[in-house]
Amino acid sequence: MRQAESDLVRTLPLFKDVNEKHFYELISAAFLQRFPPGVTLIREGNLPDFLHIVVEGKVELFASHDSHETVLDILEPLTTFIPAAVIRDEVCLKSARTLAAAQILLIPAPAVRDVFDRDAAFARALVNELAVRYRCVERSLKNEKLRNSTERLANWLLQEEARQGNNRRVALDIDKRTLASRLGMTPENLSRNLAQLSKHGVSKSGADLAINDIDSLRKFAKPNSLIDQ
Amino acid sequence: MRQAESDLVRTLPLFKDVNEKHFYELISAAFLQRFPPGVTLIREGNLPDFLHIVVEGKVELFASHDSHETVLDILEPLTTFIPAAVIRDEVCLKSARTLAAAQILLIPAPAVRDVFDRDAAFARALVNELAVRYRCVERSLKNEKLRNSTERLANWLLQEEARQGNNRRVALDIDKRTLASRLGMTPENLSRNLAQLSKHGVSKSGADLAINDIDSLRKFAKPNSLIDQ
DNA sequence: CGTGGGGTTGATACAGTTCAAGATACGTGG
DNA sequence: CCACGTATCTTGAACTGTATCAACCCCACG
Repeated sequence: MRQAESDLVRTLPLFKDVNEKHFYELISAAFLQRFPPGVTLIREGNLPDFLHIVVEGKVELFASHDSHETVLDILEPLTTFIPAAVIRDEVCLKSARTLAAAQILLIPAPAVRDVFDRDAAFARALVNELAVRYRCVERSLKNEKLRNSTERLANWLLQEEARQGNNRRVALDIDKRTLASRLGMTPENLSRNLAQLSKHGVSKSGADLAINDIDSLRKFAKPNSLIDQ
Repeated sequence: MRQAESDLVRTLPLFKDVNEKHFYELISAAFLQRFPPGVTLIREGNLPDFLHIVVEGKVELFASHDSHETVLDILEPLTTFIPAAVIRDEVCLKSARTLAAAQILLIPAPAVRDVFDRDAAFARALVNELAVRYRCVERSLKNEKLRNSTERLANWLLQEEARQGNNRRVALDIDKRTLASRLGMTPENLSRNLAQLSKHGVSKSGADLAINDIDSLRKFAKPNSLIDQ
């Protein structure tokens, strides 16, 4: 890894307070690597070789069962993934693949466990990371169990609108089949649900969506800070 | 807390390797308390006052939204709950109530964060705990998204059968409305799904269930080590 | 012996999936 | 720059899964 890259990595929350020697130990064994879209990084059922961090691009977490596949989450920078499997050295429960071209930091799992045991600051940062990710999955489970598919879509729109700058527009930067799966519905249903939401002030304007009446959409979506965000 | 109790707590995985001074610090502020069934221990949206550990009995984790309620998990001894909220000092994302009479160890959140910062063994144990819980929620999410309600019930039966001693019987020790919600279905649907499973060798024998043809049930349920267990 | 809560059953309605066909967009090569 | 072929998305119709509402049953308990 080059100096500029290593300096960038040093600023990540996970490494900020780690002591110099331990940081070097982690980073000297690590790779910062670019991947084209569609590359499988992790396969569920395998033991994890690396702790992964999305530095750039998009990564999709997904899982398969009985010839069905579902998207569990879509990660953006700077998210850590499969921390639990790495720490416990147990098989990954989900697969990961790049959605867009991505840059991923790969830290060998043994180095992570090793430094984790000796560096309290790293341990704390990792716990924090783990806790954040844990709460994300909890929210997803609640989203699935407490809302129907149209409500999930409506709330996703509200979150995306905020994330993309509160300008009442949402660019669809992932393809619709992926989004549909992430939201727990079929692509056909996503189409129909979007059509449904025109009743609540959502319209298609070319490649992206416009929210013309955000109050109406909010009233329908019933956003909840204990599920969304 | 009495000496006998404190000795019991000392044997919990979370405290096993904590140094004596820190253990005392945690335990001297803690309560080991008995609760009757139906007592709400935690309300979602509140900041956590204590890290909880089920020492005896059953605790139900649930969440509400838009006048609907869903059971997220049912905890048995010796499970830690709301570790993520305690560590991050953020609002709880789920509520908890006793299902059966229960004994709960309550450790004040500030003490947990405090010792966590100074005791590496405790930090490691807590991370481990967090990682275990994290993986449970991941499994639940996959279960919800990749299976229909009859399959969820079938797999729950297989797991319970194993947990209750592999003797082809499953005692229903929680009421059916709670089980239904935990499995993501209505009580009516649980009834119908159970009836469905008679095709696969499941029968009711009084208060509990019998699995007469476990191979048939397995064939239908398609258990998956990356979802169940 | 009634009363009530939990459980079951039936009828119906709604949500969501599936399959098939059509529309639209997009990149490629002529 | 257009024509074509392929991807992706949309629409429609039929079907399956699940929820809802209402009636009924059953047993425990006063």
